[in-house]
Amino acid sequence: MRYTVHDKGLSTVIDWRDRDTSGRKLSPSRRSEIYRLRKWQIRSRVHGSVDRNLAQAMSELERLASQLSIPKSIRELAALLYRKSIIKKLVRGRSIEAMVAATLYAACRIRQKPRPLDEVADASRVDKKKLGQCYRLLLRSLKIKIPLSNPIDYIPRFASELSLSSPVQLRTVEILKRSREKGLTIGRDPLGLAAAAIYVASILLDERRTQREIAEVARVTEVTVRNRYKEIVRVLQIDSLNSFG
DNA sequence: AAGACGAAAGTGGTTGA
DNA sequence: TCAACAACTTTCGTCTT
Repeated sequence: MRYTVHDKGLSTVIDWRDRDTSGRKLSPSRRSEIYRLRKWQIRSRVHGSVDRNLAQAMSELERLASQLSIPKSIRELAALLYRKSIIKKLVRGRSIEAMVAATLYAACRIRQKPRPLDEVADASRVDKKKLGQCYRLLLRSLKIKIPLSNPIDYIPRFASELSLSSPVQLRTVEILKRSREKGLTIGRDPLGLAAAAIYVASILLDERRTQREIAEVARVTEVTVRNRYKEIVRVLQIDSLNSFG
């Protein structure tokens, strides 16, 4: 029986020819035994590769999630999504890390505890673009529909990172609700809205933070903060922030 | 000096022919 | 499949606190 290195030395397979090492034909009984062996070996190779992939993926998931302080229940959801994506062969040609990051990002959004895409990308070794692509692929092929994230879901984390009091948080949430009623949120990046609302609330309650500080934790630019907050004070008629009454 | 402002050009994703 | 489009980013010169 001849063993041949088949896939970068990671495993060996039984040769497909019905001959032994010296090139002689095999006896029928020997031949059927070879068939059984071959079938078993192929199956174990497939399963083994899935197992190895999963093992690597789960350890990466654990690392990523703990770095981002993501609770266990969300990790488990991410793990479930990853297993589904393996079954659907979504990891083919893509990096395990990218798919892991995508499933974790998706799991956070499903549980209404979204993290900025940039934050997840930074914590993994995946660039934002690839992560976004994997995420969209995940939604498409798993047929799951995840609504646009709600800006309010970002507020507790952002406020905490900026050391803002809970009255500021409450005012921020109120601003966001009123903005939605006025249709201000349509087509807008939830992160930009969250940042702008925090900016306005922080000024109103005299706990001012700079646009720069807020933009940084929300992972948007100061320009976006400016554009959103200008719209908010105009539509909600928050005159104390306006130059003219 | 630092923060805020806004114009202009560039990027990546979505949409509709 | 591709071109137009909207939202956001980058960059930068200027004004305000």
